[in-house]
Amino acid sequence: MDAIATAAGVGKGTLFRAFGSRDALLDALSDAKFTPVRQAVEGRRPPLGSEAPPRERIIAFLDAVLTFKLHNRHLIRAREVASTGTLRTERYRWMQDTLRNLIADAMSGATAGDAGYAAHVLLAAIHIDLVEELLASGRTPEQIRRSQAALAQAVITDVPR
Amino acid sequence: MDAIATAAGVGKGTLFRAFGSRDALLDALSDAKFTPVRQAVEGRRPPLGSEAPPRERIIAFLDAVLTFKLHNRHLIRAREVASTGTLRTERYRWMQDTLRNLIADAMSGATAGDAGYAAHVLLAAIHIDLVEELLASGRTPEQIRRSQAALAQAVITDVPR
DNA sequence: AGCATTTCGGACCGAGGGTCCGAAAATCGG
DNA sequence: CCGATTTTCGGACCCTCGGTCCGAAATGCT
Repeated sequence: MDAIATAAGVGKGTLFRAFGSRDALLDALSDAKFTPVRQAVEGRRPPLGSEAPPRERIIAFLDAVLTFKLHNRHLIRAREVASTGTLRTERYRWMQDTLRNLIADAMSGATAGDAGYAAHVLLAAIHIDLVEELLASGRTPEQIRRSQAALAQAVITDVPR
Repeated sequence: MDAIATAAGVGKGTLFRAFGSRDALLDALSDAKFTPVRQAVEGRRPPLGSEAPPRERIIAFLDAVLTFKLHNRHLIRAREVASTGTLRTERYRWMQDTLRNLIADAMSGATAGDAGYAAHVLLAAIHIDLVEELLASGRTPEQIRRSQAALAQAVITDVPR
C-alpha cells in the first residue's frame, strides 16, 4: 500500500480514505476489469445475454469468468490472501446468483436438483488456485477452458441434489 | 504463535525450532488428525481400502475427506490464510494423486477423460471455503455430504476431457 | 483579506511471524 | 566430583505491513 501510494504520488492516508482497505482497493481494481462481463450478462446479446438459450448462457458465462481470471490472475491472487473470504464478496454473490438462476432455468422444475449447490461447485472449479495449478501442470488455457466446459455440461446434465 | 508457546509452557524460539513456521505447525496438527484417513486408504478394508471396488472407494474417500474437514474446519481455515498455497501441500498432492488413480481405475482406459482434472474438481468441491459457505446458508453437514456424493457420481460417470 | 471547513499526507501505531544471543542444562574428560 | 564444552532453551527484539491520526495545506465563503 505504501508503494502504491508513492507511485500514485499521494499519501497513504489518501489511499485509505479513497478505498477503505487493501481488500477494497483490490476489489475496486478487479471489479473495474470485470464490468464487461457483467454488462454482457445484463444485456440481451448472445451468447451471454438473455436472448441465448440458458444452457449456452451457462457455458458462455463460466467461460467468460474463467477467461477473466486467466487474464487477471495476479490481481485475483493478491486479493485472495485476504481477511474477508472471497465467497462473501459482492461479486461472488452476483456470480453465484446469476449461475443459480441460469441453471434453474435450464432444468425443468421437476428434475431440478440444488441449483445453488451446482452453481457453487462450478465456480469452485474455476477457483484461481486451481486454475494456476492447472497452468503449472502444463495445461494450456484452451485445454482448461475445454475441460471446464465439459464439466459444466456434465454437471448441468445431472444436477446433484 | 506467542499464545501457543506460552500455553505450551515453552519459549517462542523452541516452537519455531520444532516446527519451522506457523504453516508447518498447522500442517503438523492437521496431518496428525488426518492420519486415520491415510491409513484407511492404504489398508485393504472396505470401503476405503483396496478391496472395495474403485467407484465406492472414490465416494468413500471424498466423504472421508469432507467429514475430516467438517470436524477440523477451524484448523484448516487457519492454515488457509497462508503464504504457501494449499494446493502445493504434500497432503493435497497425495489426495489428488489418490483420487486420480482411483478415477482412472474406475474408468476403462478408452473412455477415460482427464482423471487428474476430475480429481482436482472433486477436491475443489469440498474446499473449506465452500463447505463453510454451505453451512452458513443453512445446509446441514449431511445434506452437504449427500450433494457431494451425487456430484462425484455425476463427474465420474462422465469424466471431462 | 480573514475565518471556517475540507482534504491531504506521512509519521506513527499495533499485530504478528520470525530471529538471535545470552543463559541454562546436559554431556564429557580427568 | 568438578570444570570445560557443547547443546538446547526462551523471551527480548526486529521487521513488515495494514491501518490510523493529526498538523498542515488547500479550498470555499463573506
